[in-house]
Amino acid sequence: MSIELILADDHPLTRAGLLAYLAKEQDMNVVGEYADGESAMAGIRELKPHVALLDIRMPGMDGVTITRKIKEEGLPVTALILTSYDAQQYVLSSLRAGARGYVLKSSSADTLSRAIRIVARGGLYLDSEVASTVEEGENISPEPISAREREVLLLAAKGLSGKEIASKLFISERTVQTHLASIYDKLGARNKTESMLLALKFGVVMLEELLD
Amino acid sequence: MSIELILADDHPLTRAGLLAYLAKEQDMNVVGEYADGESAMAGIRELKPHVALLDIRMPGMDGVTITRKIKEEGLPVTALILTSYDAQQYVLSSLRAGARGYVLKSSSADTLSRAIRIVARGGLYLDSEVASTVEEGENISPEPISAREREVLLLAAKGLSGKEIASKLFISERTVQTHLASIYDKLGARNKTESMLLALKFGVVMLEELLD
DNA sequence: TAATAACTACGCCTTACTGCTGATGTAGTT
DNA sequence: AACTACATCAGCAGTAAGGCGTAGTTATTA
Repeated sequence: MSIELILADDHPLTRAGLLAYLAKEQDMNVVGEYADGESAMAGIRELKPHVALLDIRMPGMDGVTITRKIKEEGLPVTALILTSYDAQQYVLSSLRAGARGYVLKSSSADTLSRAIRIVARGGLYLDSEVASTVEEGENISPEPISAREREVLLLAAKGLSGKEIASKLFISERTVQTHLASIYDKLGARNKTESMLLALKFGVVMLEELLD
Repeated sequence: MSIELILADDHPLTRAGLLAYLAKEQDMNVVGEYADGESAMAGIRELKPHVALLDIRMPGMDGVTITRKIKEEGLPVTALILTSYDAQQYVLSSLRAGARGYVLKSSSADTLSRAIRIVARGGLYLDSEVASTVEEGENISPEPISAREREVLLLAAKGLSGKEIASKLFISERTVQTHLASIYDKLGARNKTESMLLALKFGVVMLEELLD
């Protein structure tokens, strides 16, 4: 018996790649292809495929929401998330919504086929890179930066001098330097520039915040 | 005459999609396929394809660095950036590095083919979604940074002191300061931290280069 | 060949920054 | 009440950074 699939991804390029992947598999059959969330949901309701390959970011409705709706409506469709994001929050929310698998787009054709077969027969598939990324993510996070320190860090990262930061925050230059010392200690930096770099690396600040 | 292409993208899925796209085109021929920056660079040196389709994010070496190296080595290869990021700093740094085109992965097969043909005959192709970004950024683009200055800037942006930079580049500390002074002048910065920020903003350096 | 630009280097002077140590008040927690 | 974290301020010593001026060497280019 052939596994019926639908694809939902807003990138035509990705869909073409998936079709090229799956064309080689004898036991799989792509019965629908969608570029946005709404039409994918409609296709799922109508065609009731065995497995739905869903991207997380899509116009209209994201893959996690589709997964949740599948569960709510009691449809006999298994959701398999296929995305390029390996961030922890996506993985967790996908699984909580009822997805049976999480595969990265960096996977090989074999990995994808195996994942599809596993979830099609009721199993659970998680990309190995996802688990390790989550574990690593815990280790690299620095000591928490206090709110005041973060204010100082933001201004320092914009290139302001200690004196300028002090006058902006209405505190003495000494205090600014004390805050900076704490920041260096927490991030493992040795000066303003390195603390800015490490703050970007650790996600303490975002580049967009600095580029106003 | 057929256009010779190489693909560099660490996602097998994307490469499969590109191959499926380009298989339909009679005047294009994919002569090489690479999953990381180093092998892509080696392939470019050896095969000298007409056009190199480069992803920005890759293990080893990113697409912008490859583009820069192509220019530095004077290779007769046209770089076409193909990526999912439409952020200003990526677009600007790509073009500044010498790329002749910037196409988003959300583009259709036709768009990609057109872009390839345009850059292959010496033209410049910018995805319509990123074109506005470039125009806005064009006004604020700084004077070009020399290669040596860029070396100094990279090390400074990582938080190294003038003395450390000097010993790394085998020049005197005074020379480092002279280079930094030129960099500040060109970018409109007042110190290392601000020059790092502006360099990121203007696409002179990429955050990925700093986060080894 | 002349001009231009890049890279290199030095001195002097001033300001900015960083490390180290210590201290006070406030707020929240145990 | 004692403890902890945070924010604030300070002195002192040493290091780093930046402004200004000048200038020789190489490489490219007009």
